[in-house]
Amino acid sequence: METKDVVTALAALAQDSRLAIFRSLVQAGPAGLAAGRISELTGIPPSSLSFHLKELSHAGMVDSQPSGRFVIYTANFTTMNALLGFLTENCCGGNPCSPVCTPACEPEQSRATEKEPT
Amino acid sequence: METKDVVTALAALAQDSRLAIFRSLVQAGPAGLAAGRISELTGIPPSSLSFHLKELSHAGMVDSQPSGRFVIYTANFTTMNALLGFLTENCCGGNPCSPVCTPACEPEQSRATEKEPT
DNA sequence: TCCATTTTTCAATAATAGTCGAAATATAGA
DNA sequence: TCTATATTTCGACTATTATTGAAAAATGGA
Repeated sequence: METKDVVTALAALAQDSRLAIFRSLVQAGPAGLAAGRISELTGIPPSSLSFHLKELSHAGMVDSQPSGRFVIYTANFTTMNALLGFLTENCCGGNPCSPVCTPACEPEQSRATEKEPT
Repeated sequence: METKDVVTALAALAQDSRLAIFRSLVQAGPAGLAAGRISELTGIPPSSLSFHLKELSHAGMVDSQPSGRFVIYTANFTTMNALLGFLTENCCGGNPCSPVCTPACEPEQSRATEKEPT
């Protein structure tokens, strides 16, 4: 995943309405939700919702599929996993993330003396 | 981690300059980098850099520590992990989602899988 | 104190993002 | 075809974010 796409994906989720939309879709699972149902669940008016769904879609975070008069939206787990993979590598700096993922991150004063990992 | 904080953290990273800054700091490890060094590495002019560092700091993604005439910035791995935890739960919808951390992040023994009190 | 160095704040501007009612589009069924 | 339903687009507006030179603030050392 290129950083350009990462920024786009992050920006897609970095907004109250869109994060709520995405969470609804994740919770709904592979069956997804119709746009109107998302509007009901989140309280976002249809026109605003459409705007945000387009953002999410453009970022690859959701897919859509017409179904009769409805449009079913689903969370794109592949993109989400790619995003998490990128962030994890960034978080871990390419090293095994033991110093990161253990609760040993709190000492603030005495870690400037540690040497940089390879 | 509350969704408000998640949105703030995501927004902090959802920008070219800030993602570059954060990656530099992750790569630098716990020793961190002086502001001027970040400016050199990223090519971001000092005033812009200061703006973005403040954003990152406000989001809890970086910490700073004066050191003489320098200000040393470090990535806040705790926040980053909390963010990844939230996103992983969102991505997985409460189900196991092993493919996220497989490549480089294999824990050697026991990783503290901290749960938030929500 | 005075100076060089480092970083932040200020200020003005440019660019992008968010909101939502109303109109337009598309579809299914009668 | 006509109508009700579902969704998107349009348009006008507001709000937020990003950029950066110049000035200011803070520090260590001569």
